[in-house]
Amino acid sequence: MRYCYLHRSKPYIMPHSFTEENYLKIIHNLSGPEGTEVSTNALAEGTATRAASVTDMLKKLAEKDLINYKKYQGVTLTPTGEKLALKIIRKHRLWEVFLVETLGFGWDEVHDIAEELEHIPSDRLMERLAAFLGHPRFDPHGDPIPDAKGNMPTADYLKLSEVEEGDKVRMMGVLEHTTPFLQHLDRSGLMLGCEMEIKETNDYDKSALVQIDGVKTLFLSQEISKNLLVQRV
Amino acid sequence: MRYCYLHRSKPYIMPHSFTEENYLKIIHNLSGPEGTEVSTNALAEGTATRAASVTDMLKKLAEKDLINYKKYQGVTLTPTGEKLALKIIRKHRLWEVFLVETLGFGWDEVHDIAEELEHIPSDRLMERLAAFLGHPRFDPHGDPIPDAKGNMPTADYLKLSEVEEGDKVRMMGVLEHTTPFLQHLDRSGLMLGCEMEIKETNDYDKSALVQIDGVKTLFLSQEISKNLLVQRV
DNA sequence: ACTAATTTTTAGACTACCCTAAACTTTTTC
DNA sequence: GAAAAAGTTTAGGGTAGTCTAAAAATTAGT
Repeated sequence: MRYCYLHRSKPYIMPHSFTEENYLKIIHNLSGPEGTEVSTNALAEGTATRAASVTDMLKKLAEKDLINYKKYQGVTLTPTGEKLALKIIRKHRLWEVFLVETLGFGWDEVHDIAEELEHIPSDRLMERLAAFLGHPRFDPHGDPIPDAKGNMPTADYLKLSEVEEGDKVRMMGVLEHTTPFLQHLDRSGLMLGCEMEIKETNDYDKSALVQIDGVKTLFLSQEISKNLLVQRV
Repeated sequence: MRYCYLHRSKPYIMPHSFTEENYLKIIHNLSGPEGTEVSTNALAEGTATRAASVTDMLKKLAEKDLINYKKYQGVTLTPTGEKLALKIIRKHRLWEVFLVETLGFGWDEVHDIAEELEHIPSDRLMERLAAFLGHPRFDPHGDPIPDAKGNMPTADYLKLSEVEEGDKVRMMGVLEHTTPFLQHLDRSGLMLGCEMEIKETNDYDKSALVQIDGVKTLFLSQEISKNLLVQRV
């Protein structure tokens, strides 16, 4: 009730700083499933900083053996860096499940809050949270949640823009997480799990006419459909 | 699934830094219910930094009108600072309830994790969490949780060390939150809500013999009993 | 009340992270 | 296969928060 020691700099070992963790996560996200090199400029955009700042941080991360970095050649994660990145991503997505499933937030509201929560350092906390949530394998946007060892559940979804006329599919995820995009889907009545039948595709602008859950029909521009992940049913 | 913007320095308005929030919380805790002046040295101990660093930060907080600070005279919180401190404390205690009640942590394990979670900035998050937990008024250590407006639930508990022979009391809180202390209570079978009858007190060393829940009898040194909050039944 | 001990503040410096401007590499273009 | 454009790194500097050492103010002792 009285004392409140702070321990930040001294007693606790800060495993990796907020900033370092973000770099690792963003490198992971930008390097894609094949782990291709990420450019300094891409990272500058991803971290909302300037290229010069990125270079500084890359040196620091290379020093700590978290990334493979050769001047002018872009970066990739080392196995250690990859493991750490997956841990941050696991935490981010588990917190998103918590925010939506337990606290009742909309899927358009949780990204920024999870961005903060993902850096809370306790492993025991994450494992207890995962257990409480029933070890979910996908987050509210359909993104796979790595398990505690870093294994990503596989899910080979298609973009809706790649599906052909007449196909019936189920919506499984989104490739864009911004609030306006997700709110647009909400207003259109699109949500994870809904069924869609492609009634018509338009070769000229790649737009499509789809029927949702056998009821209402919707016109989808390619802007939208290329960001929707689906599975044939 | 792909992009992950960082927004820290620019797009978000960081309301108050992690460090500033901690100073406010610690000033609140050290200045007690009457809001008496807190000394630089006390803050240096509370923040695990040196007095010189504290002085720097106090100037900064005074500049922002969060504390009343006159050189060499100690500090008190301004109304704004007090409001902010209570908000941090509310968040800390709500997260502790969550960790114990929802995730099943022991009361001896949650302090350090809550110390991190208390700085997550979303108001909506806190209010949804409070609602999910059923708007608890006390945390797992018996500490009162301020409501969203900053009103502290009142509870005039006594220290067990102030209770007289023959009295029957119920344990309502603790004044010490360290892991070893709480684990010692666990091993002794003492927990919030248990009933105690003071069988014997020893004037010389202020120790006492108490019977727990009408069953086992326990010897308590003053070291322990002065940190236990109780209520007569 | 005056010296001694304690507490607090100032001065100067360090690290993490960020910046701008200039220099240097790589890629593109003709 | 240069020259221009694009991308990246170096150089030098800024802020937040911390430090040590020394100076100044307050409190305590006799």
